[in-house]
Order: sequence, then C-alpha cells, then structure tokens
Amino acid sequence: MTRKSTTDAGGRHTIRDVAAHAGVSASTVSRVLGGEYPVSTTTRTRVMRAVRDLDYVADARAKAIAGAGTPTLAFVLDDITGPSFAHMAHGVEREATRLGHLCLVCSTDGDAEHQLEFIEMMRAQRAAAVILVGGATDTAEYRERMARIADSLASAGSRLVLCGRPPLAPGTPVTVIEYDNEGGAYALCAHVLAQGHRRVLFLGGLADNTTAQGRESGYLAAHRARGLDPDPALRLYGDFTRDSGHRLMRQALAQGLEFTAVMASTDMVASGALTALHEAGLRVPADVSLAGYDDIPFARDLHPPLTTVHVPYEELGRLAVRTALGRTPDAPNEHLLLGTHVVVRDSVAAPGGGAR
Amino acid sequence: MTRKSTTDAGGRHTIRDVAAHAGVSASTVSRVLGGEYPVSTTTRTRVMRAVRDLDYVADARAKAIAGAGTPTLAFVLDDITGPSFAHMAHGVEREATRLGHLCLVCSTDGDAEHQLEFIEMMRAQRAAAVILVGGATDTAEYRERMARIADSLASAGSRLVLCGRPPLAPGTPVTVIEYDNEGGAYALCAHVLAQGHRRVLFLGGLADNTTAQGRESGYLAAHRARGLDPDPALRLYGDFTRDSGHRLMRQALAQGLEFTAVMASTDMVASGALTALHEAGLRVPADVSLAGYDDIPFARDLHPPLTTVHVPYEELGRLAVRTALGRTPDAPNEHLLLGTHVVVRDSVAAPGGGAR
DNA sequence: ATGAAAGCGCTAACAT
DNA sequence: ATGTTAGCGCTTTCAT
Repeated sequence: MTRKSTTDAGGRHTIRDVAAHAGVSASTVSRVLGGEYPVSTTTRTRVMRAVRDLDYVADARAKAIAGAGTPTLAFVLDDITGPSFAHMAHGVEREATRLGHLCLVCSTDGDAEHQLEFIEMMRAQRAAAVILVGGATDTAEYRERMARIADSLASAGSRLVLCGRPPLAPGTPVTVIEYDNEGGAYALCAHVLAQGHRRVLFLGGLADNTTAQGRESGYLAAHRARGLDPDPALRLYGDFTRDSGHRLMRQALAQGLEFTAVMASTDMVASGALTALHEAGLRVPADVSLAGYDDIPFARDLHPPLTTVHVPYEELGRLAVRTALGRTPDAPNEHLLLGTHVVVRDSVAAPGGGAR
Repeated sequence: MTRKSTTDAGGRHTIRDVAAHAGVSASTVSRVLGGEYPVSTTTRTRVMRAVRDLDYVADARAKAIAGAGTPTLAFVLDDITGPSFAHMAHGVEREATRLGHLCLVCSTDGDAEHQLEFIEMMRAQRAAAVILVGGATDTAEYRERMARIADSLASAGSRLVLCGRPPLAPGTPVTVIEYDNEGGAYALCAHVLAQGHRRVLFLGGLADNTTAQGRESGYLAAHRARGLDPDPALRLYGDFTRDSGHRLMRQALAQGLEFTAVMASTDMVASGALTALHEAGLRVPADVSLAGYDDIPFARDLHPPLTTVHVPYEELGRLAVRTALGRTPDAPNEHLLLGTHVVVRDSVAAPGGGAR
C-alpha cells in the first residue's frame, strides 16, 4: 500500500482521505468543517457523509500549527488531593472549558524541579496561559526564576498567573491573585483571643511556605494588636495534611504544652488535630478550642463543626483563568487580593473547664 | 520586517531562527536537540548557545505532527472535587508523568454531552489513551455509545479505559478496571448485620448510577444471605455529596423512619448524615450506627471514626495508566476487578440504648 | 558531520 | 463555490 492514500490499517484518516472519498479537494473539506465559509449544499452533504463514513476527526495539533486550533491553558498545582486545590482546579477547569479552552492539569508534588519541567512543557505546547498555584518559598532565587519564566512566557505570547503566591518585581509580565492569608488569620485569631484565650497553639505548615507564613503572620499580628506576646513554643510546623495535624497535636500534648485553644493552618490540619485531641480525651470546645482555615465542605461535619476562614477557591480558579485570558481589561501587571471571612461555628468557645 | 526571519516582536522563535543564529542548518539544530545523532562538539555548543540566547523551546505540536513528540493521555471524570476522584486523578497524573506522558484532566460535571465532546477533543489530540472514570447509567444506549468510542479510539491507535464503569460487549477494544462495589458493600453490610441490626437505612446515590447500584446490590445481597428481607422504605436516593447525605438523613428523621443503623453509599454522604444525626441529638454509635464507603483520609477524623470500605483509588489510577499504555502484556479486551476491604472503626456497634 | 528537500495534516491566500 | 499552491515548525530521508 503506497504512502499516498492514508487509508491504511492504522485507520488514522487525513483530510485528504475525506476529500478523495467525497470527490472534492482538501480545502473544500477544510472549509466545510470550518463552517465559516460558503459551500454548496450538495458538496457539504457529500463531505459530511465522507466524514461520517471515515469517522474522521481533524488532527488538533496540525490545526494548531496551521493557525486554527483550540487554545490550551495549563494549571499547575502541588497536589490535587488537597481539597482546596481541588476546588480551585474545578473552577479553573470549568471556566476554561466555558471559554473554549483545553485545560492541562499537573500536580508537581511540591517538587520545584518537576514544576519547572512542566512549565517548560507548557511553553512547548504554546499554552495561552500558565496558572501556578500554591504557596512557595519566597527567596531571591524564587523571584528570579519566576521572573524568567514570566518573561519567556510573555515573549511567546503567553502569560503567567500566580495564584496564592508572592508577587514579583513590578514590571514583570505576570498576574498575581492572592487571597488574604494574613488578614484571614488575623480575623480568626482575633476572634479566638476575644473569647478570652491567651495561650493559643499554632499548627503551621512548611516553615518556608508563603501561605503558611501569611497565616502565621496573621496569628502573630492579632496577638500584638492586643498587646500580647505569643509564646514561640506554641508554634509547631509540619505540612498541610491531616496526618501532619494529627502528629503535631499528639506531640504538643505529649510535651505537655499549655494552651487553651489551637489554630490550625488548614482545615485538614485541624481535622487531624481534632482526632488527636479526642484520642487524648479532651473535649472541643469545652476543654480546648480549635479553629481551621479554608472552609472545606467537610469542616461542618467535624464534631463540633469547625470555626474556620472561608476562602473562595472555586471563584479564585475562575478568576485566574479569566484574567489570564485577558477577559478582564488588565494592566500589564495585575495584582488582585481576594478577601476572606471567618465562619463562626462551634469549635471555638471561651476557655472553660479543663484548661491545660 | 519580512516574514522570513521569524525574529519578530512576537518573540516566538522557530528552529530556523536558532539555525541562523548559530550559522547552521535547521536540520542540524534538530539533531542537536534530538540528541540521538552524531554532531560535532563545536557545532553542538554553538547551537546550544543560540538556543539559550533565544530562549528557544521547540513547538510540541509541530514535533508531534512530524512524528516525534510527547504522547498525551486523557483523564475524564465527573468532578475533581470528590475526594475519591481526586485520589484517582493523582494516581493517574503521577504514573503518566512517570511514564513521560502529558496528562489532560477534565471534569464533565456528570454531563454526558460534555463528556462526549471532551472525548472527541482527545481523539483530535491523538491522545494515546482516554481514561473514563466514575459510574454511569448502564443502558443499551450507553453500551452502544461507548463501543463506538472504543472503536474510534482503537482505529486511531488509541485506547479507551473504563474505570469503575460497566464493561462492554466482549470483543470491544476496551480495558475496564472495576473495583468491587457489590463485594465491598456486601462485606460491610454483613458486618453491620452481624452486630445485630435489622433495620439499616441505605443512603444511595443517583438511582441509575452503576457505582451506587453496585453498593446497593451488596447491601441487598447481605440481607438476603441472612434470610432478611430489607424494607424498601429504608432506601433513599440522592447523589454522592455531603449535602445529599445531610438532606437525606434529615428527611429520614423527619419522616420518622425506624432504623438502628445507616449505611451510606459514600464517606461524603456519611459525613453529611452524621451531622444530621448529631443535629437531631442522636449519638453514634450509641443510638444509631453509621457506615460509609471509600475510606477517604477524612473518615478517621469524623466523630466517631467512620467504619467504611477501603478502595485503593490512587493505585487504581496508576493501574489504569499502566494498562492503558500497554505496559502490561494485555489481552485485547481486558477486565480487571480490584478487591476492597472493610475498615472497622468506631461508628458501628450493636444496636443499643436509644433505638429509633 | 552537515545541508537540501520532502513531508507530517492542516489552513489560508490566491486563483478561477 | 471550488481547486491550487504555499506555508505553519518540525523531523527525516537522501545526498554529499
């Protein structure tokens, strides 16, 4: 079988096969499929029939390279398994497809190298935008690296969007959308303090993660605003998982740390901590108060329902793609800061009976 | 500026720009970048320098069309927001990148049309495999539609993988990987029954969803195996969300349904149900026992820790990718059934004090 | 070891 | 309204 009629076993039909089958030229097929062009009705029908017969689907890569094609959008996160990331991904995904974009999702497991690789891949795919989400380590190296990526992307007609990450130097072609970690944590901690607590344990995330740091700053600031000086021994670090919360809490209990409330950097962390508390026979909030952060759907099913800070993750995802795609009249360098609000449920109360 | 030196403002450099910059031919650049070909060291260095200078990244689409290129893999699910799906996605994603594949993820929000559209897109992308996950409605139309897709994909050299979905007619070029919903539910329900419960409320999912049906079948079968005839009034239907569980449970309570245990079709559902139970002042498991399904990480943080069925979702995702990519010596039509096991925690006990 | 040329599957002028 | 001819950015013969 010659390499002309592509109707070979592989079954991968080309536009020329369809053309031959319909007795027209390839361009005509292209035009019929494209839709935007006048074609006689009879030809159109014949072509469509051929398409159906051959079960033809145009190669998207070829289209893309030839100028047409569905634009692509990349979403890079640390771990799709975290509820808050999943919700953002959902928002991104929905908005992207609503806008007719294909959407690549990649979890990097928090590995910076892997992340870099993936971004490079996206650049190779000529993605319309790359959305990077999740706290980072805010070092000079980080800023430099990100700036380079932003420039590369920009010069290729693409755009970098940072979500929940530290902004870069002004002038860098980047869009950053942050949610106010410090503000949320401040408000939450203020609420806890207002109940009368004076020793509140902070269960942090990775020490150098900006999201974790923001929340810690809020915790600190709230204390200082009341003229309080939080005991450094009351700050423990792990990551954002449920297991980390569980482990940290056990550890705190084992060390005999004294506190009447605990503020977790994440609902997941709070969830694990809660179990550790229960395991130790402590009642929440009677014996110790507990607060989380993120307001994942689950938070209200904890016992007691968790007081936490609501972050509009899904909306955030949607916003990210909208601004990334320039659906919003944007300045070259955009910086949005989304507000959050505390959701008061039952896990925080005044320090009561069995204070430790 | 003529359309020859692509070094225009757009910045999108082509291989020819690099070639020019390095004073060699495009083929040479290609060879250097490809690696698999002998090139003089001096040339190689010059080319690499040009690449660096221009910040050049080869267009993946062009590569793909020309025969090289990273293969792509598509993962289609209903909702990335569901923990079990997220874990599968994680597995898929990890294994795919481990195997050097790009991975497209798409949530269809349970919309069959949208799902179809997306599959078509993936065919256009010439994806190496399409993994479809999540229960479906098992009708003749479903089987027919899926078979058509499987054939299309196969004839394009791609492959369809069904995960947690009903198998198709033998001979269809499809791989299906199921986890044993019925078996798991049977074992779980047997456990509940063994505690002495006789009226156990079943909180289902979408009535026509095969996953939900499988779990219901297990529930039914476990009863029958004991010579019990479960009261049909004890089966309520909603979906797999936390809210559904909450609503259904309230409803059951409001109607004054009598039961001493409840078996939810999902941990999420169980979670919502638990809250409804608490809100009604009922204690678990003292007043009523509760069991879930999926064993999401959260399950152990519920109060009491939830007895449930473990499903190896992440492993499932990895397996799907592996078999899809034929890393497993596979028969043309493969059908795997993964086992599950019940995880006994504290939410199920013998019917006790305040039976309703 | 390197260049020239052909081709991948498609679209977009440019002709009729 | 339709066919012809160039590309798009890359790889891969086929020469040299």
